[in-house]
Amino acid sequence: MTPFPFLPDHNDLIETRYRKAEAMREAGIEPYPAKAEAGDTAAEVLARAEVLMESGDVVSLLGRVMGVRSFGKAAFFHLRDRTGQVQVYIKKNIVTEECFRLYKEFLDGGDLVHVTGRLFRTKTGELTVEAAELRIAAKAVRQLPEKWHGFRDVESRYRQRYVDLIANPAVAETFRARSRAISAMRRFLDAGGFMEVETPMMQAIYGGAAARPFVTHHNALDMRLYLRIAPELFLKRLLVGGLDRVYEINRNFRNEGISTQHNPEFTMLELYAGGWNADRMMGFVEDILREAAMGALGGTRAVFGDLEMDFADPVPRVRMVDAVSEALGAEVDWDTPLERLRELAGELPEEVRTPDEAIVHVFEERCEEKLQQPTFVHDFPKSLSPLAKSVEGRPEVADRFELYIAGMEIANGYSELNDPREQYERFLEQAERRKAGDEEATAEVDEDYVRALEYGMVPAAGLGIGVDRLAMVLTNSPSIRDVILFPLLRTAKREEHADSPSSVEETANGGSTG
RNA sequence: GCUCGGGUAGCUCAGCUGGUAGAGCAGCGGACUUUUAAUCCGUUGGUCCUGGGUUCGAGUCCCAGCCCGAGUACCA
Repeated sequence: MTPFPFLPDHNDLIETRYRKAEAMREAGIEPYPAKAEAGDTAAEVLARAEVLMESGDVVSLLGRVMGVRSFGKAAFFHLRDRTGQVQVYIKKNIVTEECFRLYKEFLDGGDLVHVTGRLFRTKTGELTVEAAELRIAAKAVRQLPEKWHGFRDVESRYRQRYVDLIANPAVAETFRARSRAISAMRRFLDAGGFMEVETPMMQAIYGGAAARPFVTHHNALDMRLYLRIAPELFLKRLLVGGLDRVYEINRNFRNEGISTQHNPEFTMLELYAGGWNADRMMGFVEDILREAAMGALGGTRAVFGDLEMDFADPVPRVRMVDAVSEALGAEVDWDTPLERLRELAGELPEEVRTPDEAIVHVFEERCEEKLQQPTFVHDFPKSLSPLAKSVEGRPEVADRFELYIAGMEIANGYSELNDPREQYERFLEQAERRKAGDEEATAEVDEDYVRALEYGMVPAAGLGIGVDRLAMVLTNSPSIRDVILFPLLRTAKREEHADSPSSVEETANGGSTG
């Protein structure tokens, strides 16, 4: 029996280090001291190295001990903080006896320490802090993965992202780049007069996209709620209210399969601009993506696998029917009869019942993956775009576009439908489709949204950018899980003492619809 | 959901036609005051994902299940 509670994966390596922490306490050293001193950063120290060596000023660093190389009466290690790392040299005849004892008896790789000392250059030329003082900042009782082969097991990397971030510096850089891309887009939007807003993620009626939702329940109100599949209908209510330059960067939730391009919760930048149309919005997409690339990469060129692209280049625009015509080797349009399309395509799945569906199907099957370089596809079937306005003079064509990069849909935008009567009809059609068994059609008509349109909504264009997929492209990450810090995984296997009370089960079951 | 691949020490991985479970690194003990995968000597460490089965004997073969990945399906 051990005197402390231990986790199920406790082992003797951890035991040894817990004992060490106890021994430190017995020696009068608190392994988890209350005081923390953020002094210099590694990056600053390296940047100011020449000045610091000249002046002999003492630097002060807080960070994690990496790669200890120890000798009898001296040692080197690297001290890593959020900005980088600096080598530290500790030598018996320089530091106090207590400090040397701390190193010799208690210090392990992975510990967080505070080091102060002067900067010098070793004979191999590396800038190094000669420790005058070494103090423990926080003891680590689990050892880090091996330095040479790293931490590769994908499942462990996702489940224990904290270890992944320490062990694989490229991973941390990916998330920094993602963050910089988002910051750059925010700056660009703010500078362009857009206002950031937050709209409900828990919605009584979900809409704005075609997807199955997650369902939850509010106890006090005894109310069924859906996690939003899109913020669109709320953002456009704001347009009615006169806030007609708005954006939101936040999570959407779609109860669908998981793949290298799909995570059940994902981040979307959605924005609306009064007085714009889809054409204007395409130009804006080019601008904001260039800003995102600049932020993430410091330049406009990006590499994704074998693909090289330059976000400074104008993005070509292709009509969907033209892309499909090329794929089929014959001119087709929205008014091409279904029979003719079936003939040209060879085979079409049973659920394809209209020319619109046939063209979209062929596009998805044969065209999407060929769109490697950034490309706008525009003019979508109106029937599959219930929130979009028609192209002038062509009521069957939606003034809508999607941006493809590396075969992935990265952005989607359109001129917003603001005719309340038409919108109501479209909603009713959706409800009919739902009744007919289309699980992705919106179940309930959002009457209040139609009411809002009845007050008059400024002509506007809207845009959604899949932030995770954009981050994939900018960071050359082949899976969406590489750009989401904590991607959804099945819960790790529970221990044998685990039992599930019925109340917990009820809650869990509320989220699944089959 | 389906197909394929994977799960062995803290980490990275070997383990053939079934025959007492291995390496490197880490850890632990020792030597070592400019190393950077430090070096040298010694050494501990295993629910081989789980549960059944076949067999004298299973990490290995069979069945069922769990988890991860890739592909596919789904995904205005």
